[in-house]
Amino acid sequence: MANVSKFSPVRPMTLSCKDCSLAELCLPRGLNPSEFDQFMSMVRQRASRISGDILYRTGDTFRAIYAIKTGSIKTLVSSSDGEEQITGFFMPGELFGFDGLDYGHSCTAVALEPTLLCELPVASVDELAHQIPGLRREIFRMMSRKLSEEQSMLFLLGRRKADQRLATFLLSLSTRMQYRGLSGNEIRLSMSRHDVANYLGMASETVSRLLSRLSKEKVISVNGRTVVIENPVALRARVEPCITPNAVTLDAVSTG
Amino acid sequence: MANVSKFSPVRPMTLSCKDCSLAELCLPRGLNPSEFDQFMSMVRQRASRISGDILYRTGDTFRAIYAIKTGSIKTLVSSSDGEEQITGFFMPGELFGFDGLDYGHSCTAVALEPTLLCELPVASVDELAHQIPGLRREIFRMMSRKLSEEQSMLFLLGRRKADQRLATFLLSLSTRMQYRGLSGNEIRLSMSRHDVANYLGMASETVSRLLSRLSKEKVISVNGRTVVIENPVALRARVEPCITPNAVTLDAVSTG
DNA sequence: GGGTTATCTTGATCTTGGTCAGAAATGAAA
DNA sequence: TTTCATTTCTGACCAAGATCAAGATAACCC
Repeated sequence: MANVSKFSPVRPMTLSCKDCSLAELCLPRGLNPSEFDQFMSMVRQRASRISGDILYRTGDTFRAIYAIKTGSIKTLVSSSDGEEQITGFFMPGELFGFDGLDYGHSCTAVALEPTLLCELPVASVDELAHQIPGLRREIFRMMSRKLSEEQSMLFLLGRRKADQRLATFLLSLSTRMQYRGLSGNEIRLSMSRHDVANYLGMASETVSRLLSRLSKEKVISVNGRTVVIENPVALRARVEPCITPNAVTLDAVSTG
Repeated sequence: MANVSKFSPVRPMTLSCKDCSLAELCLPRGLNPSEFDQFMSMVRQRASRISGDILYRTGDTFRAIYAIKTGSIKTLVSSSDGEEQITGFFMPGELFGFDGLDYGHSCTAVALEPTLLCELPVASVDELAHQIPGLRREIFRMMSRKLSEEQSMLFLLGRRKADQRLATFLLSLSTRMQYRGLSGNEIRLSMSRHDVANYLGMASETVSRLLSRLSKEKVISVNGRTVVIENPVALRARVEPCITPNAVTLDAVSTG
């Protein structure tokens, strides 16, 4: 209801795929130079200046697949009585929007901070999927991976206690930073405690308490929305208290 | 560990797509006659005689997309400490196996009863996706739908109480039977209480108690694994206690 | 700056649903 | 049939975590 402001087109593009440091994580990875050029010519950019901007809503017709260049996005589904469940957080180099190909988007995508996106318009998805077999397979693989990631999330919500869920979440953010070449020890949360709690199926008070506890136990240190992982081994040990020799990496948790 | 028996190939096929009553729910819907023939020539069948047969396991390389002809399947993910989370139940006319296209299957698929499957082998998926634009779009749409369904499941696990989850589950099964042209009032559960509980993130005792309660309240009647929905309106009212004029249909819940 | 609002933390209860234990029902095997 | 095993149901108890209620911090705006 509140927010009507939307993401605006950016033209000319601030950066081509050729110079993008995230290209290796993105759709065109593995394409040959001519395919890469063809792909690149289809890509557009879109930006929001402020947090809370809405990229698309539940029910909107599918217009594009998105990749995050800078900033971050949350996706959420809501019920008719207005309750919301966050289904994913997306960081630079990550793709989302694949849920819209059937009958329009099943979730709403909202900026968590000023965010710059690259988009591959729907017509191009179909056209390029036809013309570039490597890209078609990459899209299939990416959607398949999203399904697998959501299954990990179902496991997390269905079988894990609150403290394990939070530990897994922090480790997931850390791993995803490492994919981008960052150390992953210092995590800047772009979302509120309330959002974290919602995503993990718990109350925000519980998130606060668990963060405080981990902090007291010297596993992490917390300063506002900055979390430093002080003892990664101990944090990993929280995820699977029983066994845990070389624990889980719940990669990019969730859908899009 | 226990079960080593596997699904076996069925040849000649017991029924061609042309005569299949479920064709309208399946991948080839919307293809023209020549495309339909081309599709059909690629399809194989596979069957298990008993419950517990394993179709594929986590880590197995992707070999095919599957559709259920008769019987039913559950898919589950497990952690290194052996805990399992059921991520989906699949009934006749439903498709699954899309999670394997990235780095092999992320879940294990197990027969819940004697089951006959149709399969589209991996090579055919790629080849037909290239040759038949309509089929390529249908596969994209189907995967996209699976993502949306999993998001509904995330909502259910994250935001709903146990009784709402069970009510939603029963309604989902009912809806899916209606897709197949059945009345959907009498549900024959092919899975144990334990499986239902696991899928819905609760204890099997809770499932028993909730079924007893709904039964006592004349909303359903329970006889072993047969559940009859006596009062659909009342059951739907459980899902969203607050509003509920024309409630939810959480279609084919989950992935594959 | 000072006032206002939103976010976060912490404490005190209360409830849901998990766990444990055993009985009843169902089904399979001898 | 009788026996044995598995599944399901029910009760008693308990704990994880939700909810309610203040404060404490931090962010925001004249």
